[in-house]
Amino acid sequence: MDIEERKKVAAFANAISNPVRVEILYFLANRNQCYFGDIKKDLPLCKATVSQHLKELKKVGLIQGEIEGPKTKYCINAEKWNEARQLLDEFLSGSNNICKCGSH
Amino acid sequence: MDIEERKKVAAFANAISNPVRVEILYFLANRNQCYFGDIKKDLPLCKATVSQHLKELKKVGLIQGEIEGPKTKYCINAEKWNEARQLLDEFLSGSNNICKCGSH
DNA sequence: ATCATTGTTTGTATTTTTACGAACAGTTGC
DNA sequence: GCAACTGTTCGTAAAAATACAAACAATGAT
Repeated sequence: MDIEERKKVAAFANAISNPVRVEILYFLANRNQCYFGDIKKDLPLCKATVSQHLKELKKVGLIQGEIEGPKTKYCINAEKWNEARQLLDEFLSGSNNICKCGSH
Repeated sequence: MDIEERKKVAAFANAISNPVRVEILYFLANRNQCYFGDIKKDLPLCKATVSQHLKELKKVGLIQGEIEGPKTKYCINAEKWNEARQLLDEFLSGSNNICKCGSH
């Protein structure tokens, strides 16, 4: 795994590093489509903050949004989602080392 | 996956969310033991900053350190490492949804 | 056209993260 | 003891992340 891939690992992990965003992703992963309002209802935060988190998830590509009438429909971007899964798995598969330190 | 596990997902992801920490983990994952000085040599940062990152990785349990003479030996904590791997994989396995949004 | 509904964007305050130098602490060798 | 080496901790500055209210924009209904 080269340096560029490792940077992607950090970027994907960064998207998942916030409990709110984990909740959003979990929510989206368990329905195949939903509106902003549904996501917002699930969270104890104001709409601006929710929108901000969604924007960040969109930025790394893990989700995508589509304007539908007056509402916005969000869902997981399967392609990026799988890329993240594969990258993180590859990264975390990288250690078959037996630890030589004490304090177990 | 319950809320507590999802919080752990966020916590592990948070440890991996920084490029420097990814480099440290990658470095450690590819040797089975090494000293603070070796890690520091690999990074363009002052020792205080490196120490800080190591402290954070130790806090979530992904690595462990052991004082050995005047040096400190660090290595991956295999148990936590595997827990992180399993949790993240489970989380990212959670979406078999076909996206219903456009803009592909 | 006007109004209510749905989200986004902007401005801002607070907190957290990241990085550094300096001070400190422990170990080894003289 | 004292000096050299290895890391950690402390204090602090700068940047980024998080959250909110208010303003804004777009659509749909009346």
